[in-house]
Amino acid sequence: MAENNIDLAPGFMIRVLQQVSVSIFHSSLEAEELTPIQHTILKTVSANKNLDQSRIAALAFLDASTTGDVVKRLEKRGLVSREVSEEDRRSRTVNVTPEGRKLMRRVSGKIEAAQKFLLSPLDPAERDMFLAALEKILVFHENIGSDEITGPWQRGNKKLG
Amino acid sequence: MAENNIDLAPGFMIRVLQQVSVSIFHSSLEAEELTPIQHTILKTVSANKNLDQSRIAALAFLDASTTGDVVKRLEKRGLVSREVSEEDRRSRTVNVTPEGRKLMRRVSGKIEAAQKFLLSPLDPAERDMFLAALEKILVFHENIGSDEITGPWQRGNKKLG
DNA sequence: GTTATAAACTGAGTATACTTATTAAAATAT
DNA sequence: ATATTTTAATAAGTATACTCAGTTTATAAC
Repeated sequence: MAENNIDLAPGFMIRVLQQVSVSIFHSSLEAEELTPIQHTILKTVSANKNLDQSRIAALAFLDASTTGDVVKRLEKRGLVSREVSEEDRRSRTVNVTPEGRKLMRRVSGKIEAAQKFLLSPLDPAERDMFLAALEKILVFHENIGSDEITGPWQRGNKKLG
Repeated sequence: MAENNIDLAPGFMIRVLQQVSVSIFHSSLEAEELTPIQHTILKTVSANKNLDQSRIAALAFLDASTTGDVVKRLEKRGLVSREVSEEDRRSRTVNVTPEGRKLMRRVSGKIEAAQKFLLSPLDPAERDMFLAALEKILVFHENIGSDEITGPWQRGNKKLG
């Protein structure tokens, strides 16, 4: 404690936890080139046919801009396809490619292992409480699990209660 | 649930929690222009005299590159000063300016309120368990509170156990 | 049927948060 | 005393994750 100024403020710890989580994600994937966000979007697109980008953004809890960038990268790598929608020419319909599915199959086990390792310092009871608390916070602040998806979340749309 | 694909995977929830945390931070500050990372560094520099950047990086749990960028921005705004160190001319000594202290005084209450609001969905017992679990995870993965500070954490330095 | 509004996306800009490579200075080894 | 290694900082590059402004297309109002 003499050596650092960690005040253990929630916001600080949450930021570091995210960094740790991403770090473990990357090492667990070893040679595979895939970021957590790319994985989330690939998974979302794999689970649902013909999503447009705004829909992906809502499901992945990202803004439209970030979503557009990430989908573009996935498209460039041949992991997803993108076409202008017939019914609504403003929107682009996104789908996984066979390559995308193959990649998802290769990484799914490794990602599960990463999640386990991340939470390994907690015993099963602690782990369940931790995840329940996490979910509770998100449900309160973001209506996760409800039909109301607003996004984005970076700045200015959270009012103090 | 029909509306979204939230699988409630830990990594996913942690990322969204971080987004919510940052969002609440920004709205709680209202007109004040300060990011969470800038606040962390400003706070670190306020609490310790004559830190060099690598030291700040260790204390704030950031890599040298990010720390350099953020300190540069703070310097540009006149919130910190930076000079080449006398004892070690490789390193730069950083200190808060009076403006920096003034800003810290203005925002400290608002930031406390933000932390409270973030965790408001939890009752006191839940809140304590949540923070204890959070700390436990970080201590295990990062030696927070110990003298061994390694950083950075983004990629590749976490081995699966 | 035209007009106003809203929605999907894009582009530019800012700020993390890392990576590798490079430079310079200090510490260590022999 | 010199050669090696380590350390502090920077530079360039990538990938989030937002902001706001703008374009195109669809929907709603009238």
